[in-house]
Amino acid sequence: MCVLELKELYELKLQAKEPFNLNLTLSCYSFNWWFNGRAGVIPLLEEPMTVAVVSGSNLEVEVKVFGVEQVDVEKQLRWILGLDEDLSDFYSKVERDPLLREVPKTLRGMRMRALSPWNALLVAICQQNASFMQGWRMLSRIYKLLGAEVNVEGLKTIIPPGPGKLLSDDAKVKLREAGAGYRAEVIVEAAKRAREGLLKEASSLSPSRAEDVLREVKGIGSYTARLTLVLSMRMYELLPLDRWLKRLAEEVYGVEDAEKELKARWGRWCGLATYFTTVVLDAEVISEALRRALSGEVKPKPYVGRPTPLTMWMHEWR
DNA sequence: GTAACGTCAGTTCTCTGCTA
DNA sequence: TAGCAGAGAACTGACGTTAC
Repeated sequence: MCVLELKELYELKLQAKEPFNLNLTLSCYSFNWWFNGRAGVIPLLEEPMTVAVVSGSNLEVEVKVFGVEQVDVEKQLRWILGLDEDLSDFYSKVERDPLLREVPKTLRGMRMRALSPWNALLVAICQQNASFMQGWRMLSRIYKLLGAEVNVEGLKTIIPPGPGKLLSDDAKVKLREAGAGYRAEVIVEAAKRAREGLLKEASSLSPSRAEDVLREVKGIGSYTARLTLVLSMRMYELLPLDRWLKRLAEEVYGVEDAEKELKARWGRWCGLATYFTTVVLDAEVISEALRRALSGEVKPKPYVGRPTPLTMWMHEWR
């Protein structure tokens, strides 16, 4: 893989709506080529390649833009980092929740870092039929095999492959090599549809219609569609309910209908609440997640060799 | 070291039961 | 009888554990 050098274009500073925690926002679900403990790399555009390096304090976010100038960098970054998001209603909804009560305390100010729609779809497909570890290992291999390696300020990073790259002749072979298995077909089909404007179309629709549009792709069901829309478009009212969350909700809340219960509890914050549930329980396998949730251990743990959503960046992905 | 097996989890397909 | 919705089985691939 050849390494691209990107030229610095300009700097800017951004203010966030308080409370805001930059470190937590950048570290969550970040590989070590996106966050190094001090600064985060945020891909803004695949073609022409444009990247932002983000650092600073919780009061002021310092940004350096690299690559090719484009309009609306500030608007895009504010969206990606959720700088204007007001989570006060979410915090009051979950402050007594047995699963999420730690979020307004331990994770106060942390926002969900939004992904590009295509990258979110790629993430969601890799999470199908896979444990947390399996899904993220698969994704890291796909990035390494098909992404673009880039140097910014001496920081080596990987820009995720766009749909075009997934339609190249050798893409399916590399996806199989990355351990994607049957998902390779789904990813290629999704890339085709993305090139035809599927994701742009979804972004202009209501959440339920957007979900229907994504589900037209063979291999994409409600979980994958909803997760994509939550991660990229902040359609938080959607609930990406997988077996893990279903089982957890049934046991912790003592109910038979997890979806009904979660919608009643979390309301318009279902998608964000799902994201934070994986964070507070360190995306443990269901048996351990259940044990922890039922014994009240709902605070994320430090890194002890096994990567978690908050410590993925400390892990060496192979 | 390797094969066999169980587990995990989302999608797809098939079957069953209900309604008009 | 046809159409629909929901439930459940089958399928998929990776990974961990166990037995040999």
